[in-house]
Amino acid sequence: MAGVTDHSIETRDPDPAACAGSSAPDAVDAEQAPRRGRPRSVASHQAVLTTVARLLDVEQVGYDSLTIERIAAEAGVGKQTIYRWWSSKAAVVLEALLAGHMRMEFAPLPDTGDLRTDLHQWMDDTLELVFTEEAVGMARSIMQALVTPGAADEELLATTRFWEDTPLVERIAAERAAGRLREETVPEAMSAALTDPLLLRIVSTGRPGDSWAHSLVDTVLDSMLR
Amino acid sequence: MAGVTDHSIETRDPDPAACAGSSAPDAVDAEQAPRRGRPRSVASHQAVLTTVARLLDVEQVGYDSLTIERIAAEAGVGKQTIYRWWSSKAAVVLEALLAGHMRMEFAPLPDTGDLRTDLHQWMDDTLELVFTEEAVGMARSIMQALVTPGAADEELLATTRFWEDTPLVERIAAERAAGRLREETVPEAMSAALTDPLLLRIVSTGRPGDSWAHSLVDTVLDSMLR
Amino acid sequence: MAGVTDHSIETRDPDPAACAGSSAPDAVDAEQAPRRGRPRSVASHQAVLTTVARLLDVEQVGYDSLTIERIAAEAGVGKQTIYRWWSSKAAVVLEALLAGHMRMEFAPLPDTGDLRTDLHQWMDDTLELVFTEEAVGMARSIMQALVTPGAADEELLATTRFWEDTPLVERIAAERAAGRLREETVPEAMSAALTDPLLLRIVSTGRPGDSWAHSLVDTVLDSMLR
Amino acid sequence: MAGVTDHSIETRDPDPAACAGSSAPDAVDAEQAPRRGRPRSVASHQAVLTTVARLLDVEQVGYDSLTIERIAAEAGVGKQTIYRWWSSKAAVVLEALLAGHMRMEFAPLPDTGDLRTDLHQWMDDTLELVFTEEAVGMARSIMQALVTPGAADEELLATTRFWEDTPLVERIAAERAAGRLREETVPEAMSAALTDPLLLRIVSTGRPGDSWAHSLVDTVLDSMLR
DNA sequence: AAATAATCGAGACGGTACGTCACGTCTTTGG
DNA sequence: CCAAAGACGTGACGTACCGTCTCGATTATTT
Repeated sequence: MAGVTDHSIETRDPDPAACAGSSAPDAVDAEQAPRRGRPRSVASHQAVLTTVARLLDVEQVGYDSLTIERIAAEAGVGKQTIYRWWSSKAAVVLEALLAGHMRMEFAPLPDTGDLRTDLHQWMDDTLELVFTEEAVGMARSIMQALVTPGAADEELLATTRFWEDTPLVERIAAERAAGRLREETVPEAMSAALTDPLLLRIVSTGRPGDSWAHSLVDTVLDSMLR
Repeated sequence: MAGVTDHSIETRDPDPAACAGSSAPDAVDAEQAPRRGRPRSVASHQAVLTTVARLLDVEQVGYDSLTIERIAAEAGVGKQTIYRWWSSKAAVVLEALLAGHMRMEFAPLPDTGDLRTDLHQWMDDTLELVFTEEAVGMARSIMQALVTPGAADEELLATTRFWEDTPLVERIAAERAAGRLREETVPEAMSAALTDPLLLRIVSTGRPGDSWAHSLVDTVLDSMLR
Repeated sequence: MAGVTDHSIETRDPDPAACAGSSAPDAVDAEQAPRRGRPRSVASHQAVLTTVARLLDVEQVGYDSLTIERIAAEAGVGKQTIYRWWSSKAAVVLEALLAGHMRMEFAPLPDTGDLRTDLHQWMDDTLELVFTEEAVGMARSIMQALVTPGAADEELLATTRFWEDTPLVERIAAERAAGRLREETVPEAMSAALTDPLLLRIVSTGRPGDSWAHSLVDTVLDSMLR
Repeated sequence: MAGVTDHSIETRDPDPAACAGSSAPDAVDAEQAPRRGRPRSVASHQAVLTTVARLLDVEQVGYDSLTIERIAAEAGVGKQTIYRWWSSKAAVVLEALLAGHMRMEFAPLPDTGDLRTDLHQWMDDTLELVFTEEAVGMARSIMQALVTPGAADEELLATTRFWEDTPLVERIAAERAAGRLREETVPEAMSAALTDPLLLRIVSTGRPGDSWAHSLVDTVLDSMLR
């Protein structure tokens, strides 16, 4: 369900002043007014994000045990540098997630050509993959960051399609484009109906029964098919 | 979405020794051997739960600002008394929720006889009701408690059908029993497909678009109808 | 000039609520209202004072390097415990000084019966004793604490005769009582005229010349007027 | 007791490389090899000193609140510029004092021709002048700088007669030269016996009683011996 | 009735992390 | 090549809570 990726998403702006939680007032006009003084260290910025990802994923540090001091120490970075760029621990975790240093993902979606077969297989795979101690811990950490008030700034939430840019949404959209799904289908809603009930059970009540899970797949499928 | 109820659920065991998170070693033989010494104060127990509910709901105290010390002070209770009954802040919040001192609910489900009409109306009502600052804060607090590892003990999770005992599930089950839904329908899964995507947006990314929301209703409905 | 004494002055009130820097509002009526809760730990109180004395005197830690965190760590005490009893580092150092855990003293005053001989001998001894690196460091630490605004609370300064209860003052008072000094002599002023110029040179400009020093003794003993 | 003077003492070397605390390695060959590049800004040097004087005296900033960063900001100077010229905050304060930007002085010494009358008057005036909140704060700041180890470099201490070049010493020396004091009188010691006990009470225990103060004057003037 | 025992509110204890501040250094742009 | 600006790693600050541990007081059961 989660993993550390060393290559962050390339489309993200490497300009430090534009990152999440940045409180730089001149973030907008960073181009024409190339700030005085020593420039912000991109290396430190990256070190924090990769450290957070490593601690949460590899070291299996719980979200509450993931302290700012520990992040700073393990990243070889000053505490103040973290506070200069991010507003809270949750903001750091979210940016690490959104920048692609961590992934929160379900099983890969097979492609046999038949969506029903693929989704049932995906559900079985996901149930196995995702209810392990590591994956649950990781998912809980991400969820704790997401739930924290003020973690993600307005702009970031507006511009990022976190729940929407997933393989599942893309596949559903493709099926719809190919004319195999109803015109009224909204891929993002369909996807959410599948993944979100799963996600909530991961982070709270635990693994659901198989009949529950496959009923969920059928619910979504039978409406989408022409 | 949330509210303080003064009358707690009567079916819960008032015996202190059986409370969630209780670490009393003599919980088993509490009946036949009514321990010596001063008995635990049920009044203090209740005071803690109602105080937590009041702070979270009425006073709109954030989950992170809801400290054990503050609960103890406002409930007029010693800190040790809280630790004697619960293992963590999350456990207190969860028991306050499960004992009915707080509710986490969507809009009421109307009953015109037509499920599609009712669900679309319910969705509209819920979107209005639930994306207020108060409701979002409350939902986030509950979610933070739910997500906390070790908050809910095994026994509690097994015996409580938190997500399942809702008006929506009951209505769907009734419709199915009345023969207006497919036999294969699993009401809990259907309900989850509706509520969980909503819940996640409440606590994280914010209010979704109307087309997304009503597409969610149609997704679930079209599969359930015969 | 300075030394660690393990036996603190016995006349000091062992009641924690009455110590320097105490912010307990009920310090006055401590008798009739015997504070609720766990009583303050006299052991921790003592540990802090002896640790400060040890660090400054034995370990030769400079005043600026003597951090609250280090005191707490070496005394095996929580930082908050220090802040609960004292208002600042300077207040701790001052109480350690006034409680007798550290002494700030010059050479012992010999007693041959002849005051002039004794004072000149004392001056020679003191010059040797006091301008060592250790003694200077210690004196500077004490002076830095004394000079810090708000270090000593009003009450403590009023009740403690820090500069006045010294062997030198006592000797001068005795000589005056024996009729060997003028009636108008104020022993405290006479002592200050001898010790304070020395003290200032210890902590700032360094060892004065011998002629200066002995001229100081003669100034006090003889009339400067022809 | 203290005041800001805009015109610094002219006799001090305006050459930056010769300033107190300067760690410039090229201080020696500054004359013959007038280094390449932009010359060091004497304006910045002066701005630092006058800013320190203003903050301590006019703004009544405490010594501990007088940070290098604040000095730099208020002087419109880079932090590095301060570190290039001085080794520490104490060194800056001391140079501001010695360069005449701040003064630490007692009441002016009247001259009626009679030393005893003048000194008693001076003592009365000083007691009034010096135990105000502003004067005490200022004196404490200066004392904290003086007491700081390493603040004044060896050379500065050797060449500056800080305690000795005062009106009081000059007056005593004049009286001695006029034959109205004993030959053995050391003016610096006599002055110290008067001023240093006062100074210590200013910065630590507070205003002494009048009898103490005037006894001090008499001690120095008359013999204590019968 | 007296003794025993467990819990009560209260609050200090040793800790840990917080978020801020200042340190002294380093690295940029600009005169 | 110096100046300002300001970010850097470092580390102490004073505060807030944590979960634990005494206190005296209270309330029950057991002698």
